[in-house]
Amino acid sequence: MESREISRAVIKRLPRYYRYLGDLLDEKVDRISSNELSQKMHVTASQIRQDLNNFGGFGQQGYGYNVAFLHKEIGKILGLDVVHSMIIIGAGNLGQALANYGGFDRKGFRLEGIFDVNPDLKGKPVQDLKIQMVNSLPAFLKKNPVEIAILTLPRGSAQEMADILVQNGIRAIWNFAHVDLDTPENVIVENVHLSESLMTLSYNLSSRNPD
Amino acid sequence: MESREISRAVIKRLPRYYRYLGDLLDEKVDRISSNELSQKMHVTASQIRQDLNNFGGFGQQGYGYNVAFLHKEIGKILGLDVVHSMIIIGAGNLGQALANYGGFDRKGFRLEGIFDVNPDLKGKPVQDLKIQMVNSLPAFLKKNPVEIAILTLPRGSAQEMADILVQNGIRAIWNFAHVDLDTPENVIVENVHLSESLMTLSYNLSSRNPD
DNA sequence: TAGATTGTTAATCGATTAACAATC
DNA sequence: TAGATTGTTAATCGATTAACAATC
Repeated sequence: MESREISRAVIKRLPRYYRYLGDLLDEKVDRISSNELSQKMHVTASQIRQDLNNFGGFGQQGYGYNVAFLHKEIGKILGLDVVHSMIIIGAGNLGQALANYGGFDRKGFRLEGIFDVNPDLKGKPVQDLKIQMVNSLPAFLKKNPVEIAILTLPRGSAQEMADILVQNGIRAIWNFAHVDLDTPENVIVENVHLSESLMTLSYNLSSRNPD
Repeated sequence: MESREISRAVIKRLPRYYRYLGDLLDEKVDRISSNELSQKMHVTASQIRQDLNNFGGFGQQGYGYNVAFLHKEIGKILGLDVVHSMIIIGAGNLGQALANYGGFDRKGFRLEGIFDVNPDLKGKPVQDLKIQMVNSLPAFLKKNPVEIAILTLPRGSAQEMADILVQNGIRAIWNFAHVDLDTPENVIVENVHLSESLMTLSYNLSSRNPD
């Protein structure tokens, strides 16, 4: 779709712009300049303008940016204007917590199934779904093509499951398992390594010790 | 403690080194060169050597790095050699899921309490703890000094709670709420913005469309 | 029009990679 | 010793910031 390659650093900042613009929208703010926004977000105005101009000129000289318009445009860039189908693989604590979190649904991410290997969980209701067994996954995906798989599994079984998912047409994996998955180039993997995040916090706690 | 300032990019990579070294340790590998490790991790050997040398010379010319030693040293740098006390604020789906996750404990993060505002949850057992009311938090923290607070709250109440936590001596916040917290400079905030991670995935799904 | 603010080019800064002397 | 590989300096690359002409 895009011809130019946008740097990962820019992309990682887009959701934050989107959030601030959504807040401004709630506050009924019509327009904002890169300078005002930069003060709110604690980034440079220059960076905001550079970032946005990767995707086109959304502003107007002498005026700034129309909040509603910019919010909608960034939403489109992030693919939030279309519905994305998801399944959860691993109905443990985290898997069930994510399933029960309603927020994703509001942003256009629709949960279509939740799977586990544990037969004790078979049929257990989670939200408006029932936990299914992973051996029924291929048949399920044939009937219901799904874009995103959320992997909330122990690390030992994550790679094997990723292979199965890719074979069955999954195009993106939101990976919560503590491993780096090996997948074909056209499959998107977004990692959430919670323990690594906590270690980073721990580092700062130890090193920035003010004593 | 540290005099030189280490770049955030380097710090974010340390937990991943730590993980790979832990795996090598499990595989009974004694020594590894930066070149071998670089191939495993898909980074440059140069980056590994540069990163490690921010903290001192852990290797030996002609030999490489001793896996057990390097693993232990990085653990120390990350502050994993000491026990960190934590509380969870917000005993919703995510809060309870994190409480039930045993992995943090094994890495030296000890959960000492879990709190919520919802009176229906009062006394509910989670792991070996019982959910307490947030109004008892100041008294609790006076008796039990805690380093880290895990914020798993709706965004609306997160800032207010952060203020209370800081007032009562919390030194670090692991923030799962979808807001940027405003805290004093000496308080460490590590954000886990799950919805932003999912939006990044969504972006890649839309833009890298191979069709 | 004059003032404001963008879009964009140029300058700076920092992070990554390459190269190699030091040394085990 | 010769070979291997680090620690570290220098070169390159990319990202951020500054500056300003374009323009609403």
